Amino acid sequence: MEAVKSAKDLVTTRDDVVAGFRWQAEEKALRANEFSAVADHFYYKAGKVGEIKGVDDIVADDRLYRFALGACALSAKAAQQLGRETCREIIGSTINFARVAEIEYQAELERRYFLTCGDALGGSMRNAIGQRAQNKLSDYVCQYLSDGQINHHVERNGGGKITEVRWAHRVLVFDRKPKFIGKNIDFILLDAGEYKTSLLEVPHKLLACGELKGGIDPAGADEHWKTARAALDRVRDAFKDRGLQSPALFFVGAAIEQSMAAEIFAQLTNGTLAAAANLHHQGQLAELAKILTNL
Amino acid sequence: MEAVKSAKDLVTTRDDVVAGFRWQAEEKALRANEFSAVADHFYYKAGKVGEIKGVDDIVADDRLYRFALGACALSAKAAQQLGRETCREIIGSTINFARVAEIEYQAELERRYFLTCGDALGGSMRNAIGQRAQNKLSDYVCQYLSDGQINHHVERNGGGKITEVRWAHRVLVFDRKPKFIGKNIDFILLDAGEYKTSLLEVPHKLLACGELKGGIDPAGADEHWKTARAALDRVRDAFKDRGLQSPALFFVGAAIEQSMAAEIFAQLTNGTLAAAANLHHQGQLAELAKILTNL
DNA sequence: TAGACTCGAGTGT
DNA sequence: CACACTCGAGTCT
Repeated sequence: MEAVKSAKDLVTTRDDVVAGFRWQAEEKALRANEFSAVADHFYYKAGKVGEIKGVDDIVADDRLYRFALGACALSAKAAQQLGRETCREIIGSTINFARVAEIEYQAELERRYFLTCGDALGGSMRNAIGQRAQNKLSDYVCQYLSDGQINHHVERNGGGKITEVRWAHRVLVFDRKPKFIGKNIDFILLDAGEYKTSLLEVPHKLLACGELKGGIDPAGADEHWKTARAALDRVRDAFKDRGLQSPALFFVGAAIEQSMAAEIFAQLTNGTLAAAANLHHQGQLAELAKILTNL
Repeated sequence: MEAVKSAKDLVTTRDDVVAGFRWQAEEKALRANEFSAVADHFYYKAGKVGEIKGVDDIVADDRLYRFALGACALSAKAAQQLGRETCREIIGSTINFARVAEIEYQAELERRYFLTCGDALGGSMRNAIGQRAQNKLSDYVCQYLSDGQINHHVERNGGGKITEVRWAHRVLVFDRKPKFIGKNIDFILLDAGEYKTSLLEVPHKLLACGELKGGIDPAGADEHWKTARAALDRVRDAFKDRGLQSPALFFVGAAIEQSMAAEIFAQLTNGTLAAAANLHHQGQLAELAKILTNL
């Protein structure tokens, strides 16, 4: 690749790491208010004498219920596993209803509620980070198509996330799992006019498979690369098992450290990977888009 | 194995899942107060007019600094990556010092601080969950040795965590990484009177290698089993590459789902795994301890 | 609907 | 210090 002349070209710069963590902090700050309404509602109710006398009053009010779950350190995941009855019981034995009118106790419950929300916010952010990376990549592809005056259509799911980009006789789909591979692939380029689930099971329709890792944390970089590499190996094996040639394989990462950069570069050189790019490197992304659209 | 007559015997019961999430909630609640001192200190300082006029006043006071980082949605990990200077700058541009004396603004900052702490608490909990599983397993081995009146010694690190159990001419060590395998192994049984780092590089001294997954979340079960399986495969390959026979391989998991149970059982049946146990199943643990100590 | 994804929160070497 | 561990917080298929 022109934009990757050596392993070093792939390595994420300190500035990009800093920018990534900065964005995360900003985005978290923006989302921080989402949880306040529930807490405020609790204060409102707790301030009116007799409104919260026992578990029943909490279970009957969705916002109070969510507040109480958080105050009891129960995540949505935990609450789902425990079931409504067990949650009710835990709330009953954890919240001291005799003290609900006390300002100090209210503050304590509030703090516990926000602690739980913080973990939830962290979880949402991890998804958002992955999503943002996917958007960045799909936007690049669309941009590339627009620049080349190639007509294309974008499909989005309910949440506005791009699930599919269509052009000419090509469909790029995200997060699909061909059964014959048995692994979820971050993006797949299909040789087809439109997407159908069944296409995923026709090996020769898969022109390319790619893994995208959007995390910026250097501590996770190597681990995520290993996972990606294993996933791509799995693709290659699935094709080999059927006596077919492997499709073009891609890797895009936001956090690329020195040691993994060497491995990626080696795979680029020996043709195992058709293209690789650092998500923060425009030139590399552009070249990847070019290779992808020329398949 | 006597205690594992079918795949179903390995599957984690709903009760164990519930108990696991309950424990997590209780443990989180116990740790919830750790963060209050810093917040209280902020209130104390913010309450005294003129004590917090700008960034300098915050950076100079460690507790205020930690509070401010949290209020700016910066985790310890992020703060480390950004560096002190950038953090200082972010604090300066995020905190509105003109409003620090306002009760409402103080409450808003407090909420943000606790959100960040919640994510931190979640991270600590994940480590604690893994630690607890390791304790449970090592306690079990010690118990088994005691029951058999086998003299043994336990070594602990600074934090009280068991790092090593010694008996007869055997040493069981936790979380070590033999360079010739290149992977961290959760527990390794060595044929030796005492532990030395160099022993890890002598393949025939490794009598057994085991992976332990302590998480209770069903959603993570399969993923963690895959990681464990890959790690054990890596061990087998490292021995095979040297023309040596693989040591006995073990798997212990707290969350075992139907589909992975079938895979584990198949590996038990064909001898790939020497033993496997559900961490919550005493009989299976006992048998695993027996197999381990009889090697 | 169960299962497998997103990724970084802390911790240890 | 760089890296590789712990695992579950949401989310999508």
